[in-house]
Amino acid sequence: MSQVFKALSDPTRRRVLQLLQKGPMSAGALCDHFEFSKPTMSAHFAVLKEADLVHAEKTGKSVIYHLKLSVLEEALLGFIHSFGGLAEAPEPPSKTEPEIVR
Amino acid sequence: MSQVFKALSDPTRRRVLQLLQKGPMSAGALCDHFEFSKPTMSAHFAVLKEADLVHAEKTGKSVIYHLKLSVLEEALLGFIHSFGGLAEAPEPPSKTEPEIVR
DNA sequence: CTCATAATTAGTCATTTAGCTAAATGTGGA
DNA sequence: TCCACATTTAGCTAAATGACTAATTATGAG
Repeated sequence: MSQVFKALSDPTRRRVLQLLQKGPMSAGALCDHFEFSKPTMSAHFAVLKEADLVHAEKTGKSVIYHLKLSVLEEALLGFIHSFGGLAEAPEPPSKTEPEIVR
Repeated sequence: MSQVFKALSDPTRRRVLQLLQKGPMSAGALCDHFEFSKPTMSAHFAVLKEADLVHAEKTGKSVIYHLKLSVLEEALLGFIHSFGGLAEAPEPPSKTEPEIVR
């Protein structure tokens, strides 16, 4: 979970995820959306891979990155859930309910 | 937003937030839940303050930290929303809701 | 006023991060 | 085979992070 939040803490990486949200994209195509060098972008991709937020599919000369939406969901919604659901709490927390504080 | 995610990327800080979820707590009381030195914890508090996730209220010798739940909500739900709602889009926080942000 | 307590600041250190250029790797096409 | 393209790795630097101890500030109690 820490790695997911760490990955999300950089605006470039958040933007990469948003681009991938529209569909899989090659490393080069992703790079075209930014002004950083390709090695710098490659390092950002590696952080996203490390957090398991993307999947890299190698096809020919290119590497196609895919967003792993379910991992993002699980991390964010899981964290939100540990806060009693935050805004969207479907059930009002009972006062006697045991609180799991990990 | 980057600062919120950065703050959340450390497990100690996430745990601090969860402790504060149960109610305001002094710096010292928070420290008692961890084995780190007080200055180290103070630095973590500073990161949370910087991200605007907590409010520090000075009362006498103590400093009482309060969770700013609405900021956490806005960052997480706002980001989730930018992803088309992910799993299930919760209601966006109403602008007219009287939110007490301390 | 003086002392003890609560918390932060100052200063240090090792590690990580984010950026770069240059070099290496791998793959498809001529 | 050889070349060009796509991407990553290697190696570097500057800045940020997270931890510590020691020192400082601020406040309430005696």
